[in-house]
Amino acid sequence: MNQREGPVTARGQKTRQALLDAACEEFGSKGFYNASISSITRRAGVAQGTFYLYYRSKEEILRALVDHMNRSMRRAQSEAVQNANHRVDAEVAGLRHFMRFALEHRSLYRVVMESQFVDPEIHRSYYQTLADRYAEHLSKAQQRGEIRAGDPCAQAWALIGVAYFMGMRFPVWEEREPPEDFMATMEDFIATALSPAPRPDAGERTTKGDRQMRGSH
Amino acid sequence: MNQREGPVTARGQKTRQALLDAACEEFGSKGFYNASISSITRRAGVAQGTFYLYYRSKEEILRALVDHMNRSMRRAQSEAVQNANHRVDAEVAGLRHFMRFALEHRSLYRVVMESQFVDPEIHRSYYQTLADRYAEHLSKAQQRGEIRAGDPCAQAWALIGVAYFMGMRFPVWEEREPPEDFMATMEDFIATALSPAPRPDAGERTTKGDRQMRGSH
Amino acid sequence: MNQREGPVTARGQKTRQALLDAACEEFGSKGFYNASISSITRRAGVAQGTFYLYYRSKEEILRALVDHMNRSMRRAQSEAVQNANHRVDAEVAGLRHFMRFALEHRSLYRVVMESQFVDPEIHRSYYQTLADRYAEHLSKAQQRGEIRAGDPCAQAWALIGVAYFMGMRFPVWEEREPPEDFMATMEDFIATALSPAPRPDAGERTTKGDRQMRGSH
Amino acid sequence: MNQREGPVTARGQKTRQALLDAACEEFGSKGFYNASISSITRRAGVAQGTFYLYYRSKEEILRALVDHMNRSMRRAQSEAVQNANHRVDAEVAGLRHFMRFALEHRSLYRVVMESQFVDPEIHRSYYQTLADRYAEHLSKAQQRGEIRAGDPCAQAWALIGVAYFMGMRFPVWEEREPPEDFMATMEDFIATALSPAPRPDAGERTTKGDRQMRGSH
DNA sequence: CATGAATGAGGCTTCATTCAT
DNA sequence: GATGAATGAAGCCTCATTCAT
Repeated sequence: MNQREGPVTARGQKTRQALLDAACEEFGSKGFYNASISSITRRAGVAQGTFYLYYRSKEEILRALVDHMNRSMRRAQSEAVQNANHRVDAEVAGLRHFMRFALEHRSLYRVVMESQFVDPEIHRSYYQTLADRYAEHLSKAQQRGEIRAGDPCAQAWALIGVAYFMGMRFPVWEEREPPEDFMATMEDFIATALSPAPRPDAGERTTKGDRQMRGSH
Repeated sequence: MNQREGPVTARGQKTRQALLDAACEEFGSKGFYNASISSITRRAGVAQGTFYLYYRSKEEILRALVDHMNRSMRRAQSEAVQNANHRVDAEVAGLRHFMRFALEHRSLYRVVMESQFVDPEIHRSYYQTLADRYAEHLSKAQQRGEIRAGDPCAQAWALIGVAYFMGMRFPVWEEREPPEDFMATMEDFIATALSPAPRPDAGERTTKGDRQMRGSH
Repeated sequence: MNQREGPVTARGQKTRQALLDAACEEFGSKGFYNASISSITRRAGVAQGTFYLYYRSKEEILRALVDHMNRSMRRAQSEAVQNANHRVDAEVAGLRHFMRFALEHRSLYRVVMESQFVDPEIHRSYYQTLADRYAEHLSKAQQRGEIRAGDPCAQAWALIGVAYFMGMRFPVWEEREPPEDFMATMEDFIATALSPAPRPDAGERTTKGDRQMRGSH
Repeated sequence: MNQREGPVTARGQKTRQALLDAACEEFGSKGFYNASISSITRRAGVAQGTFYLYYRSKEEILRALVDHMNRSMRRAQSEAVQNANHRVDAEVAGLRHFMRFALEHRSLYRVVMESQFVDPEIHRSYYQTLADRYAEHLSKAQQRGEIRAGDPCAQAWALIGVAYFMGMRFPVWEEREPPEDFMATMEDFIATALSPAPRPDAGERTTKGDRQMRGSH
């Protein structure tokens, strides 16, 4: 993403990585705006000026972090899901796996969330990319009849929303994974939400009007 | 919430409100950290020092705003839902209504989201309160058999997560309500997720194992 | 001292006095620069604006306080000393009495000390007045042969210096009177310092040279 | 004294010293509270931010100044006194020397005096240290019979009080040394106060009671 | 490749003082 | 005679960034 080249030797790579890690800790614990470059370089064990050999600005290293999260998540999620033969299972497995990932990368996850208030564009693009990938999978799954009909983007968005909040509630706030029964309901929630409607000939209710009638008996 | 008393005359009340509105605009458009008190008071048409007659600090006015959102939302949502006779309908109506609310109070909504990175405790308590209220409704609805069994807290979190993301995607990012078909899928998503499982004698699949088997045929 | 007239009714007098007392407490406890008018008026139980009906500025009320100390001290000291028939006794009694006075009016005493760093002129004039009065007494006492020859101003200054430091050490720092044996040595110190030299025919040493000789035996 | 490390190169040392000197001038002329960091850095010829590389706050540089005075005084006084063979001579020489020192370091001396109203603890500890050292010398001198019996602390305190006031009157207020006859009386004052009582067999009065009797004849 | 001293803009906050009621 | 809301100047301090070594 138009990133400064900077030193490229092995030593240089190590410094760059040290800065990235340090920034992750620093942003994650203090928040972007309360973090300071001097504290980052202190954590990384380099001089202040060194920072600018590798990153053009405080915001650029944030972008690098979001980028990093993007790649990590993609890899991690695709691994987590590779054994699922059914999209619903994949989503369920994905949610559970995400909880572990978010816990392990709490700081990084927090940074991504905060990026919305620093560089909305990058945050937006992060989630858009994520949603698009989701949507594509969902779309194909719909064609296979594995999941319920409907706008795949909306479904993707909904799934991400659920995961987002879970990630905030447990890994970030409480620094632990959700309790098992909580998790079970969550999985049931999304599994149910995605599961295909019974065939129309079954005479089942599916509309709002239907439900309202029933409610007014 | 431990708020500075400050001036109490009618004139004072007006000034206090002007500051609150101005802060909402300012935080909403620039973000908390890029907002400045001087800009807030300029918007409000008062001198800088006047700010501190009403709010002890930049953070305190943020808290006042989140508090304000809390009360507004509560009132707005209960109105929106009062005609629903069924919990599922209430949630669906609530979601749709929230989209309108979030659009109209974009700035305020953004402020609440950002509060996580300023004063995590207040943000956390905001959503905890919300989730608790949700959970209570859901719990009762479960007893009435209106919605699916499961941990009501988990369900509440899931619903909030969905709404949260929708609110970010459309009102905040695109400054419009979601398109109708998007909205429809969303409603279907949560309605399905909440709807009670068919009675067991129907021989329907409800378990993960079941699904997996089916997926591997 | 060119003091603002302000309201002069009985009620007005009470308010003026309340402000003066409040300022004394406030300055005494926080120091002049850390004291605030708003805190003074709060202590006095009046509105902020009221302050300026009685005193033109923060510095003016300080001047009023130093003035007040001046009058109080003068009265108190002359009472304390009126029974002494010998100047040395008067000074000794005066020192002891001053310790009690300083303890009782700790705040006021501190304010006078601090005034040097607010309005050097008033502080200087306070001590000059004091020293002049002292010097006059000492001068007469010298003529009566009660005390040692020498520049009475220098003697006055020395005596004040001793009292000043004692007042700082015990009443202000430790909020108590000096212990008795400490006090006794102090009294012996000034009594000795002031007592007349033996008559010259006694052949006693009185000069530095003399002492040095003795030192170099 | 828990001082910020700050830059440590030769250049850094120079900057640190420049700031210290500038602060001394600034505090000395305007007083601590009317002094401003920006004025100090202007005097020192550096940018405002540079100040905080060396001193954590306005108060810390004050502490550094008092500390500096402490060391300077100690060195200067011990030099001034090293030729005295008799404690009384040492005190007399010390007083005279202090007048020169106070004149030359007027600003620094004023700063030390004002420190009482900024950070009472440091001021107190400054004078306590001074008094303790004095007291020790006096105590030994008493054992050698060079000076009068009595609580050495009280004597020390008295001597410091005298010097303190002299230092204020002439070097600080009038920016000159005391006139010679003034000085002479002063020296006589302390020399007399410290000189041992004549041996009892001489029949001289030494008690208060004695004096009182004599006064009432 | 790295250092670290220096910069200076900019923000929050306090508070003496004024003034309309 | 008193009120108290409003003012706005001024100061401390932080920190991203630059630059000479």
